[in-house]
Amino acid sequence: MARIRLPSLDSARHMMATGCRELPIACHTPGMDHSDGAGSGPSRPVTIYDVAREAGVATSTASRALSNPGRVSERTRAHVEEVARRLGYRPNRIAQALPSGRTRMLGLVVPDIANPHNARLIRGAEAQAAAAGYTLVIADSQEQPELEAAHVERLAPFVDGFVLSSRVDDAGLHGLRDRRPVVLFNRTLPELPSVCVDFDDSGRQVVEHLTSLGHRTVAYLRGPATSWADATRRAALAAHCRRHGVALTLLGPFPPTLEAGAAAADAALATDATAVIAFNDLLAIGVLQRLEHRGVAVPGALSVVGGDDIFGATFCRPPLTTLASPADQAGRTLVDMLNGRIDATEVVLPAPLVARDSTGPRRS
Amino acid sequence: MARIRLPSLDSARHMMATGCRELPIACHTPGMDHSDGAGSGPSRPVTIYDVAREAGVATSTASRALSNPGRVSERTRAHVEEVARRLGYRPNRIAQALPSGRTRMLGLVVPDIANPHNARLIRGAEAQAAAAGYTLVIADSQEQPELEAAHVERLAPFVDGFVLSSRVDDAGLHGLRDRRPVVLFNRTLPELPSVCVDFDDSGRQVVEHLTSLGHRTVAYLRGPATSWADATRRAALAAHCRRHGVALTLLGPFPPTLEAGAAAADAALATDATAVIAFNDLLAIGVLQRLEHRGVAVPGALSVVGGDDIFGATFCRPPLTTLASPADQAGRTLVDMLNGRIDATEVVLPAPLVARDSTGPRRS
DNA sequence: TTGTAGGCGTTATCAT
DNA sequence: ATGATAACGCCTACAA
Repeated sequence: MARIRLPSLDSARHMMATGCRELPIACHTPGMDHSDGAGSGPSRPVTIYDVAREAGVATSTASRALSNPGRVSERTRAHVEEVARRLGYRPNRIAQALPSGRTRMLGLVVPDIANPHNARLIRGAEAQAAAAGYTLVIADSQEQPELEAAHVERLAPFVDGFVLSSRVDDAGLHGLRDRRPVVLFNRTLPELPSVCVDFDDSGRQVVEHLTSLGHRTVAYLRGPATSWADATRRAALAAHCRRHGVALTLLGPFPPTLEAGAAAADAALATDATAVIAFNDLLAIGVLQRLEHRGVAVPGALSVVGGDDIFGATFCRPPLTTLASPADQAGRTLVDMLNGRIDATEVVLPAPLVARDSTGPRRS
Repeated sequence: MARIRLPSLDSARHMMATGCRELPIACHTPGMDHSDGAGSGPSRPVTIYDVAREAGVATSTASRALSNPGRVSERTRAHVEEVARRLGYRPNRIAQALPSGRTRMLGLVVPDIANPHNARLIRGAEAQAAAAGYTLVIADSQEQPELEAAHVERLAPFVDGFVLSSRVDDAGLHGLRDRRPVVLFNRTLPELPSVCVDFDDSGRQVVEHLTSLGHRTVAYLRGPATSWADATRRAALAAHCRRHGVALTLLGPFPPTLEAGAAAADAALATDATAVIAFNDLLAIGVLQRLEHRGVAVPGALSVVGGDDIFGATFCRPPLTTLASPADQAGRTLVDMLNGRIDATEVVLPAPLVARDSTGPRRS
């Protein structure tokens, strides 16, 4: 009950607590309230019945006055509204949702909430959801398709639709599709609306940037095998490399994390590539760290390109050449598509190259 | 309807779309289904009535069999369960929540979802919530108390309780308190359970670290004026500086962002401090960038200390001396407190100093 | 324009 | 052990 000082607990230890699933939330203001005092402190939430009674109308009239004005006389509407305000009436959203089946909540699942790139997606989506009167529920699948599926499963009963930056396979998505409306980020699937970065054009920009610097052998450091974006990016790079007579080596897949950068860098150094393109900035920055550790000059000995221009890309060493992924706009657009404000099935957003200092003329 | 290529839209332009709030979610599988076909494709979700009818028992029995086994014969339980599985029955969580008022959802509001520090808090909280069978709803208040209040307002009807990393004033929190159970991160308030970093001890560590390097004049770069953590950290630093005969200058408040680092660095350089302590790492890294830009050697001319050891603290230049804030453990503990698994009102977690290269001997 | 009544899917309370 | 029934709070035909 009193002040407690805890030593650092590791996750495993913490989770040891039994999986007891029935732990009632601590109750607030338990019992013992003034029963029917003067006027100020109602312990039970005021319902539409209270409003109707107080206003001297039927519940249906009260309901209409509040949620369907226009089907009720102006006088009644004003009166009911006044009473509702005075009583502090707040509609029970759960009860509202029961008959209609709509909660005005939207689910957004991202593979890694710690990736700043996704933070931008979230910001955009949340802003647009709020503007449309929806509440956004965010979940983190930690790059695990199973966890993503679990989240979707748990959220589905509550939300009106999903925005997914998904690692689940096509079949899984199709299965979900006829439970709830779904829109996809950086993934296409027949019948499902999506917003994708223009991987083809950004691939072109990267390859042209590198060739203009004289590079002729390039390595691509793959992201997760479950990532559609990775497959698409890879294909685009391959096509443009072929067109420009550039030799492309595929390495990986690697987890899209800082830590994986070490292995990725080592793999790249084992090839004769003079430039590497990483799946995303997290991986690219990890590569940078490893290269410095191994004494490899960037861009002197090796040029490095990232993928999404996240927080950190400007202050890592050297600042990272990357692609300005419009995640925030993607978030807004996805939500708009979900609620029908934008009627399109495949939106493609440009991701312009941002040349910083991690790429330079081929030297070797 | 077809493939669309969009130019980059700025946020303002995007938001220009009218604030029309009534945009129905695109319907899926609308109407016209086989009415009572053979066996496989039910369009309407199967209810407990369907299960009961199919199993030849009363709905109450079916309900008990599924959610209250033990109050029903083993034979019945098995049978009902089998039928439910066969029919693909999934309880309607909304309907479950209506009588009980409990949704098994928890709200978590953070001031800045793009701050990696909060990502760790979210991870911890989500893990523990999932383990207890709860779903975590995450929202981003973008350092705006009003937006936080709005989120809480919108979430309150749906969630069983809140974890708040709050910027709202005490009165606001007290008001919320008797609507839903609340636990606080890095903030204390009478009557409200909380988990806080040990600001006093971490302040001591920082001050002792700096004095051991010979520093006698230090500046503290404040965070948001609405941050309890900032006030507490500041007070702790002041106390320990006094004890060690160190002169402390307070600067700010500053927004806890990379961008604000420039102004903060300039302010610090205008003093005679040989070391600066920043509210958090975001600000500290921004300071580092500015100092480099202005040609000030770190730690040669100025030592810099951060606050929470975020992503980026290891690869900024130079790597940042900071405090290892146990945000993930805090997240787990907060959720445990919310659902009563931990019975404490004030938990204090240590944040050990991590000495990297941004601090060094006083030179000037 | 307004009132009456039924239903949304569950769980809990009472009988049986 | 099981069955009937009444809530939960709101919405919406339908009737007046």
